[in-house]
Amino acid sequence: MKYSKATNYALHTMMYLVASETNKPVGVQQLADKQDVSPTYLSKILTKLVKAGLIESASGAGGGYRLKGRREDVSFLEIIHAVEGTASLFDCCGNTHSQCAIHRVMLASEEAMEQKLRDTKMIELADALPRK
Amino acid sequence: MKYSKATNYALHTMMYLVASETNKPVGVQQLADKQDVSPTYLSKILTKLVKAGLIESASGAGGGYRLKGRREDVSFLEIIHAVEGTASLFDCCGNTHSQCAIHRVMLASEEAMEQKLRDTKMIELADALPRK
DNA sequence: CAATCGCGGACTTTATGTATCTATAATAGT
DNA sequence: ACTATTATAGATACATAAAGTCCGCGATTG
Repeated sequence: MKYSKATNYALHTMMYLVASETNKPVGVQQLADKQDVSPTYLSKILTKLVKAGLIESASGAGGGYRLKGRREDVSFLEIIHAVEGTASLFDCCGNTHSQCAIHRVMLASEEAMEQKLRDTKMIELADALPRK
Repeated sequence: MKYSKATNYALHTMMYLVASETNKPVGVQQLADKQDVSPTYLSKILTKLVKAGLIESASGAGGGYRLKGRREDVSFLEIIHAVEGTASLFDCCGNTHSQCAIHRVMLASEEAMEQKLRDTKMIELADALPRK
């Protein structure tokens, strides 16, 4: 069980956008350069963030990606859910309204992790960085 | 990102062993029947639990698997680690002693989940079941 | 119109999970 | 000692998903 690399790329990109002073669109080429990843692949990932409403895109010359919502509100969990999906990590005994005790424990532990990720905002880390 | 089915099988098998009254070895055939999984595949998974020291095996007629340590001590985390491995879920910027702030957050959230899984013992759920 | 840039689909490659089969080794009962 | 039983390990097959590329379309700017 591993997070995909896409999640890593998404988190770092969002960190960059949150930490960025201006709200001008940033091209995917520039974002990709910083992470040693191909622009076309990164754009696929960023499209997910667009659909999740975290960022918005502008086509055409001078276009790119920029934050959509408030800088202060972006949490780790939102980003991860946008990329990895929101399904539970644990599939059990054909679970719907599972009465399985094991399943309940697994869900609870997962929720503990999500709570931490929901509580941690990108901006908390961005503030520790030099603003650009 | 998903837990493997193997983890599910391992958890259910351990639950069965912890909830079981006697400490007689149980054959993999019997354990597999209860979970609708092939015996040979399940045995592969159980071998991991053996190597992790959670259960012990007895070859030959009348053999099988039984708990090794104390029934009260078996935690969810031990089982999961035995099957999934203990590596971190999140790989970042070539992390060793990572100074990456994102990485630290991801580790902390993971730790929150593991803490829950470490604190929850199999026997807590087994006690709620009818002993066999 | 032309250059730029994101979007979407199709595709390839690689890795991992899931599972089966078979041979081997260990043990118990006769 | 022989046989039935049972776990272990290796090879193999298959399915699925991650990771990444390629290309054409549409939108925007100048």
